[in-house]
Amino acid sequence: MTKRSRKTIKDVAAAAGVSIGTASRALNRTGRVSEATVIRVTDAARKLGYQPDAIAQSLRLKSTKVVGMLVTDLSNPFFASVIRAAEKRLQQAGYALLVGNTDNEGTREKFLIDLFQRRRVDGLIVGPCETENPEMLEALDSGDLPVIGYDRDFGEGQSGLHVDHRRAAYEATRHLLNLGHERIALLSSSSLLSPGRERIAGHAEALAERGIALNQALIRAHKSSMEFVASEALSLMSLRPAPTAFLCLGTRMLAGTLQGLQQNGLKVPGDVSVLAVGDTDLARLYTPAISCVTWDLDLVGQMLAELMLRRLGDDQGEPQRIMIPTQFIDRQSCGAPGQCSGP
Amino acid sequence: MTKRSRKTIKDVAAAAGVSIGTASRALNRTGRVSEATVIRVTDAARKLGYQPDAIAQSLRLKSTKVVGMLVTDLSNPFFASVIRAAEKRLQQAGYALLVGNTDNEGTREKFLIDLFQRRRVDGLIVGPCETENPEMLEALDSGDLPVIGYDRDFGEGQSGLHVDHRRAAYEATRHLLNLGHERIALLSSSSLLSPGRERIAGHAEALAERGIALNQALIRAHKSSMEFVASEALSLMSLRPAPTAFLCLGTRMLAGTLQGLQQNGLKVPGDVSVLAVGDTDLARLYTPAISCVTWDLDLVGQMLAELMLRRLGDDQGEPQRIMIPTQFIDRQSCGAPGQCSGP
DNA sequence: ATGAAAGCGCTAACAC
DNA sequence: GTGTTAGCGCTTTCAT
Repeated sequence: MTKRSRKTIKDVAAAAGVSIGTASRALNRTGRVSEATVIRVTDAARKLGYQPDAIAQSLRLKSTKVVGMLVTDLSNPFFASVIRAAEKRLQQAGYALLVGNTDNEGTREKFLIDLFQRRRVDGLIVGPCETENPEMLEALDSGDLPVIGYDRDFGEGQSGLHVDHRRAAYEATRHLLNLGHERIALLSSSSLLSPGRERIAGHAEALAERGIALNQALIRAHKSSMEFVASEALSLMSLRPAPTAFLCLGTRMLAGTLQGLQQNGLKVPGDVSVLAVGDTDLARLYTPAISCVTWDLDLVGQMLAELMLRRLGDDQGEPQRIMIPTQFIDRQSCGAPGQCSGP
Repeated sequence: MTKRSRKTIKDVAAAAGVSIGTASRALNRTGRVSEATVIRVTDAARKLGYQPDAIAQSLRLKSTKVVGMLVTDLSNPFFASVIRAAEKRLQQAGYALLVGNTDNEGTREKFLIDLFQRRRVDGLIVGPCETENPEMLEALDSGDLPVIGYDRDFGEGQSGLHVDHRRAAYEATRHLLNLGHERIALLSSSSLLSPGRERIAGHAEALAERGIALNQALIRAHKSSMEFVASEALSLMSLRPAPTAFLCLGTRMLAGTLQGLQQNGLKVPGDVSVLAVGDTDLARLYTPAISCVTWDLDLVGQMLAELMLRRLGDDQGEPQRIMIPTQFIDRQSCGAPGQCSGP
């Protein structure tokens, strides 16, 4: 197979015996071209294996048909599924999705936004990041590209999609309260982020309805590894009186908690009830299966894409905000508070 | 904030009082420019918030600094981690990673390869896909872009990285044999793919060493949902004599198997031993913890990127192939075969 | 050391 | 209907 160089529209035009202008119009079916030449040109294109150069098109049309997306960690299944769904929807509309990991670092976030802007993405979907960078916001409105916030707010001018984390935590807490729990330990990702903040608010709200004050000693909100969460869980269990239930706000939190509990021979739900926000294989298949509040990750990705496409459309739709509802799934990890706890 | 349009190198040149050629040379520190003008130009650039247009650069330089990657499903944690690591390494070298999901469909794979070629990616990392598409291979060598196969072979001309699935399955099987198991059920993703094929080969090899023939009745190799795997597992357990151990080649397989077993009240490892290829949270935290063969996903991503960068470098390195080793992790899910099995 | 100009591949405005 | 041409923003000869 001869290593033929890539064919350009010029080659196609030559092969079809027309000018490049006509070739372009024929290929794109724009402007007036005779049906005969359309056929001749498309034929030639096919025969040559011509593929239009998206880069040249982008330069000319001032649109790359690429949207960027920033998440803390693409390998977090919660983001991965959302990305997947968003990519799918965007692709249907002819857009590609370029993903970047911020690693929860403001500097990386700023770096990526600059990078994506240099690459002239048509829009940006931006997820939460623990360490906000003021320069980032600046970088963002220096370009006039559409931004969709995902569990994050960029002001009135931009669209946003939010999972109803407040309600998720509220319902989870109510469930535990109804079972009779009053000392509920809370493990959350950083309270600085929107999701963390909202969750704690929802938790507090449910507590308040029963006249129970938020006990700071029972709350641990850090960005944290699984191992760290495990030791946090144990430290919480060594309080006296010990908590009778764990509310794990995030999938990492659940894994860590279970590990810690297991390590100390504590039984779920016998010794302590466990409730998670966010569903995973682990929650589903653990023994006992873990009750949780969950939401539709595919829907999130899809709507994120939808929101973006709406902003990208000719109609120049107004910025919108969407709230994604959550569902409670009752499984076997919660019971009434036991009388004795501790090893 | 006035919606100033994006600054071009022309603006910078004007502001610095030089020609655009000089501005370009100053910015890129290429060719001869006086130190004074370099300063003047970079100053102007900074003041204007100038960001070079990567699209225009790509068109001119014939390199997009983007590499594409094709996987069946980015939300599969096995791919997600690899992607993450690859992206990180590539970014260090100034490349972006554009990911596409093939959904295990040959037509989608072909579509994406075309798409990526149109976008003029500098290279392509291509993972396994169940339904190969002959057109795809054609599309691939019509362009002369570097391809790195990931658990997949593209012939002598291209680099490749392979996880040692054969050895993984071999070791897992040996472990079970040493425990005394002779009837080992095998659940694998499609045997058409390289990983599936290799795994079954490794399994057979270990069996052969003990003079045990491969029993086709004990092998189930389909692309399959978790629910389907669960029923497969149960159907295997209803064989007489029933298998005494399950070898789950793939993370989906493990989840499905555990679900099926659980559903029928079968205990691990009391009633049946379980061994997985591929480590997950589920394997780690399940009770009992699941023994498995695993490998370093970060390393895979890193080496994939490395292989690509080597091909992309000026030195035009020769195509290389790399084998990633696997490790056996013994946990609590395997025991000697029990005497009685079945409900 | 710097400016002028060509050209990457494409589309769109303008002639005919 | 079709050909010609300008120009997207940049880098890189080639003069000077």
